[in-house]
Amino acid sequence: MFIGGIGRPAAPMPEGHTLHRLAAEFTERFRGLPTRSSSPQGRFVAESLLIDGRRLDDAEAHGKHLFLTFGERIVHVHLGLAGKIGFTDGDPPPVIGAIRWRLTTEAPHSTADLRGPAACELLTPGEVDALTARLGPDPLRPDADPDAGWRRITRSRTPIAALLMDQRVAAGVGNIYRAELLYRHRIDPMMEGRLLKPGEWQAMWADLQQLMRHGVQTGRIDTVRPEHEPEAMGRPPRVDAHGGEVYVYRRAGQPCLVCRSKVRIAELAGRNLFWCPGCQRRTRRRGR
DNA sequence: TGTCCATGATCAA
DNA sequence: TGATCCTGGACAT
Repeated sequence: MFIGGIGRPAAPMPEGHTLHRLAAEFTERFRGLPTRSSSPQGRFVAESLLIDGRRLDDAEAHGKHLFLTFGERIVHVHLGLAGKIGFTDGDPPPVIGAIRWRLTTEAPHSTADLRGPAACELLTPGEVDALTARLGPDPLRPDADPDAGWRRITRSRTPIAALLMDQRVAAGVGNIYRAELLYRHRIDPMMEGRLLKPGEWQAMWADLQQLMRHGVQTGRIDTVRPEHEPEAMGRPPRVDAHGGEVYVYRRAGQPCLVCRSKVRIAELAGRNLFWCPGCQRRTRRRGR
């Protein structure tokens, strides 16, 4: 256990804010510089060779997808559940473990090592357009149109908790943000999407933007309001690898910070869902 | 040393 | 809905 920020940084949390942070770091380290590209693991070799020696023109994120542009060739990365990207200054570190793709600048060296991604592939600009067209609005992007998400929510009988995990509704939202967002807005996760009011979605969207921007700045998902922070409540800070201060995510069985009800957990569409039955009462699905 | 689980998503049925 | 993929950390044995 690392305490007080000593030791390795917390593991990346691949919700949307993580990818935006990574895009910024690629930009800072590599943009405009000639790079060397390799695939030590051997699963991206041919594609990697086409990149080798080129300059990085642009790095950007859309939802949980990362796009690195080298002229007309674009590397698309999706970290999935297990993917990680580690950056190193100085000499490239020895290759240990399964590195799918390594990108390095000339001296002074800067290296990015990608492991365990769900996707690492070379796309054309047209293919990138097709991919992003399938994504909903990303709260971290200035071009995002929350109405596109709303149109899917308002006509759906699917539980709002499941809709929030749908990348066509809000690209970049993952299991932590969805649980915390529903908590902050006191919404029963099983409420049908069509029962959400327009004003509620507006408020949730604005909140998501704020929470995720904080995530980009800090690399953490912190969702508790000032009055519920550890210092304000006189409680110990959260010290697990996930790092952030949250209301319900992975707090099953513990008392709600606000009403003391036991935080609940259930499986929904194959993912763990956390919520407070005391605070989140708006509005249970009819017939239950 | 082995098993399970995770901040994700796709595919087949 | 269930199986599957990826890696690594936590935990059990």
